[in-house]
Amino acid sequence: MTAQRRAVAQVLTGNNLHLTADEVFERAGQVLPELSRATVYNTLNELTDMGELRVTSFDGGLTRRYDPNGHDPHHHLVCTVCGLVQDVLPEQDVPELPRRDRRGFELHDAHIVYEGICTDCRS
Amino acid sequence: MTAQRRAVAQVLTGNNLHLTADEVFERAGQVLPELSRATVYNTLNELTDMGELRVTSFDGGLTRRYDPNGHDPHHHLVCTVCGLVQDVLPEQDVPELPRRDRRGFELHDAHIVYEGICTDCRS
DNA sequence: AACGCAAACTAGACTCGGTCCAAGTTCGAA
DNA sequence: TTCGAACTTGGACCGAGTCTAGTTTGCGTT
Repeated sequence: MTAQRRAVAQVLTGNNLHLTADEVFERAGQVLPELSRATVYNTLNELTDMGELRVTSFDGGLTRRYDPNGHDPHHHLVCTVCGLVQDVLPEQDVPELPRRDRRGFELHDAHIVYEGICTDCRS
Repeated sequence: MTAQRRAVAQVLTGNNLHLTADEVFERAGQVLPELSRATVYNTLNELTDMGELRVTSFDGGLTRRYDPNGHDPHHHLVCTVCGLVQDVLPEQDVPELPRRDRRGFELHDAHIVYEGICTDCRS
């Protein structure tokens, strides 16, 4: 655990925002100015491989966003204008996919994407 | 409606595959070899704006995929290995998002993403 | 404390999907 | 037939992410 990784991890923990790599780079750079972009990407990929983060991209995204909650199942609330993503804790079960619709897939996960416009973008 | 647009539209209609722009370019190019990439992108964007197509991107994908079904609500079955996306017709209602979880969003759509591994990628 | 090595970091070149733009082409209305 | 608007083309450009070569860092060993 190096200073660089700690800086990246700190930026992500404790919120349910899904930041882009660039946002992480910017925020972590305020703590550790000589941090390089490559290290941010390396660290994000490692954390993702370890299962600590999840990669999301809605909105036909050309940029990835990193979900700090890699473990608990949850849904997503997405602003289709600005791309903001927030977590939603599940309260009901997600409808199961009928066997005939599975097309031979081995299913791992099912989550709901709620799309709309956030307050900031509406005003 | 020009020959180029017809070629692009033809590639997309009649299946429930979500092709990438490059795949569309390639397939449409077999019919109309002098077709340019820019035209493919222009046409895809226009069709999306018109509501005929929907842009999807799951799996933290950096490339967009175009869903030929722009009108009917439906869910998605995604292969997390190769990125293949297929439509699934809804049979049950999607659980509604409780008001207290909406955070001021104006909701437009809710759909389910089923993630797994397709038969090809498993073998 | 000094050494040596592996792991991690950096900067910059590179790739790739997508967009932009200036110039050329097509098509329909007058 | 002419004219203008809309469409298409190819190539330059942009931005997110990856790769790589060289440097720095941290740590176990002596």
